[in-house]
Amino acid sequence: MDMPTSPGVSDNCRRMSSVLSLVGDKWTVMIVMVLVERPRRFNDIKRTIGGISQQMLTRTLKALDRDGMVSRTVHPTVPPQVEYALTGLGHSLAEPLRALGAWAGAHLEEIDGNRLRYDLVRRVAPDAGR
Amino acid sequence: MDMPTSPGVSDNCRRMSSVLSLVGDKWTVMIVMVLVERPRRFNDIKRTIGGISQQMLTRTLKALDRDGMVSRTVHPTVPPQVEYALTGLGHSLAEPLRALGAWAGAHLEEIDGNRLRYDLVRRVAPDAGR
DNA sequence: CGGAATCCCGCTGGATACTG
DNA sequence: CAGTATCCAGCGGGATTCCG
Repeated sequence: MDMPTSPGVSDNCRRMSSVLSLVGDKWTVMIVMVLVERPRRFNDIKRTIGGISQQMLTRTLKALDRDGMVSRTVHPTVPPQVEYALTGLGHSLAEPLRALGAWAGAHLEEIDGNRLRYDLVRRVAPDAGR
Repeated sequence: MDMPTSPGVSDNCRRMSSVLSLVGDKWTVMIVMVLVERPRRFNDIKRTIGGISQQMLTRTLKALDRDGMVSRTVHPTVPPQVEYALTGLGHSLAEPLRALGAWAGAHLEEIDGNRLRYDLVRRVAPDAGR
């Protein structure tokens, strides 16, 4: 039986697990969002993100380079300068990422309220006798 | 046309970190993608995802319930039946998530190729005589 | 069947120090 | 400035067991 509109739940699962190994990493997403504007140098990225250790920055950038998401350009100057830029692939990822960010901005407050309410209800107990 | 002042770099970062605490969890995304089709019961979800421990399923579902992303309906039958369904909020998240999944489907092979190429270059590079 | 509690291992990822 | 190497704490998350 052909499923035109619902092409397989478990199929989507596999696909999602793949993409999650990418975007599941918070630093990956951060870096992509930072570089989507313009290319930046190592410490520039580090400062902009603020809160990332240089080890994680190195690791993540290397992974992104490996995936072909960012390009790494070394300028053989006296103090070595390395510039990172999003590739076309990287930019293409930035789009759905931005959609996710937009969703977050639109619903984070609502979620926060939900959590508060949920916690209140559970704290004060279901209150059987009222 | 984007915002002229582009104030959103570090601003986006904060937003992203928020959303990442949600979707950064692979199981959260999985469950949402599974429930986007139709409501399901506990073990139904577990079987469909396949590979999730019941502990993580319980945890994640509770978190999603707390966030107001899924509704939890207990049917007081003899063997207790609990049905989980996406709320409107949950469905709204599913959309950007699906966009991400679509991106993955479109680019995963490309990424895989990039990785292979990258690894080849790095492997053989240092010293081929060994 | 749905869920809670316990145990425990492995990886993530931060801090630090060293190199080119 | 850019990058590597080491150490190590935290917790994510799996397996198992028990309860309603």
